[in-house]
Amino acid sequence: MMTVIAKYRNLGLKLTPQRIAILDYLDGNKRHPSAEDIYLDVSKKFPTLSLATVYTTLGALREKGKVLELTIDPDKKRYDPETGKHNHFICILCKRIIDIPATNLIDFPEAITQDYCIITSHVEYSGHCPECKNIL
Amino acid sequence: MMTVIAKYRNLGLKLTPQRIAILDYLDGNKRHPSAEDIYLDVSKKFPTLSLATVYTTLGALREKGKVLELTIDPDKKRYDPETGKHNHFICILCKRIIDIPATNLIDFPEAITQDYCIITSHVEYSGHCPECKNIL
DNA sequence: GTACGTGCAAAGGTTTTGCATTACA
DNA sequence: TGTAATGCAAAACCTTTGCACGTAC
Repeated sequence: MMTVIAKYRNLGLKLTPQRIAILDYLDGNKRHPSAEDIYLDVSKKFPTLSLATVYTTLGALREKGKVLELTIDPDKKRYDPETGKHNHFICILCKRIIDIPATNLIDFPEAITQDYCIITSHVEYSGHCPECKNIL
Repeated sequence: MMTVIAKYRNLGLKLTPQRIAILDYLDGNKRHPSAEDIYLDVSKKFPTLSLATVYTTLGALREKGKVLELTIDPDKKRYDPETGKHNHFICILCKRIIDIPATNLIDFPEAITQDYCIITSHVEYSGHCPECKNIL
């Protein structure tokens, strides 16, 4: 098992204890946390942590391509340490975000691919997740 | 040509002059404006308009399914009066949002459609629009 | 040693809310 | 006439920024 220190060593980022704690929290995390989710959890073990540090660390990781900033939740940004190609489902009731595997998406008319430079594509699904569906 | 008054008459919304002006601005508008865009334009002809009125009108229209709230722009919400099925492209430089026709999207593993209740799906593309691509 | 990160507080931007007044239906 | 919308101001959030201090490299 690779430690986050080894994993993020050569990015040109200083690995402070705060950052290592944030990276530990994010590593393999499938919950798509908000900045505040990260802050609340990491500050349990690191009480001096500041929310501003969480934001700047997320910004630095995003610039290095190590985290995705998701805009699927209308209320706040959510973060995803899994940067491989996949899509997302958000439950409109509990706001859980769940990974959806990406199949071969061919949904872009060829006439458009000539004029545009497409850098990312992302499918966003919304509805009721299995838990909320059962309660309804 | 149908006036917006005829178009929105039977929604149970009071058609005040402010709302009619907002509806006129939105009708057929392909620019995916923000609340402030709407406010700035409509208040030219309606100087007493309040930004709060724009927000509450957009909220009422959204509840009636007459406008979509887009979260594709990380900076603010954008609104779309075209509620038929289509997708969006956002230019990461100029923030223009452009409609992309939806093809038959079959990108959801069947195992998942059984457990989830999918209400909406939306493909979000980002990159450089034709104008910005030419400048680069 | 130096450039970069931290933490605090304050500011910025977007969106919502409370409330008295106004006006549609 | 009664219910709902308006407009103003203030508040509520989320996120960013300035700055003095501290620390990884």
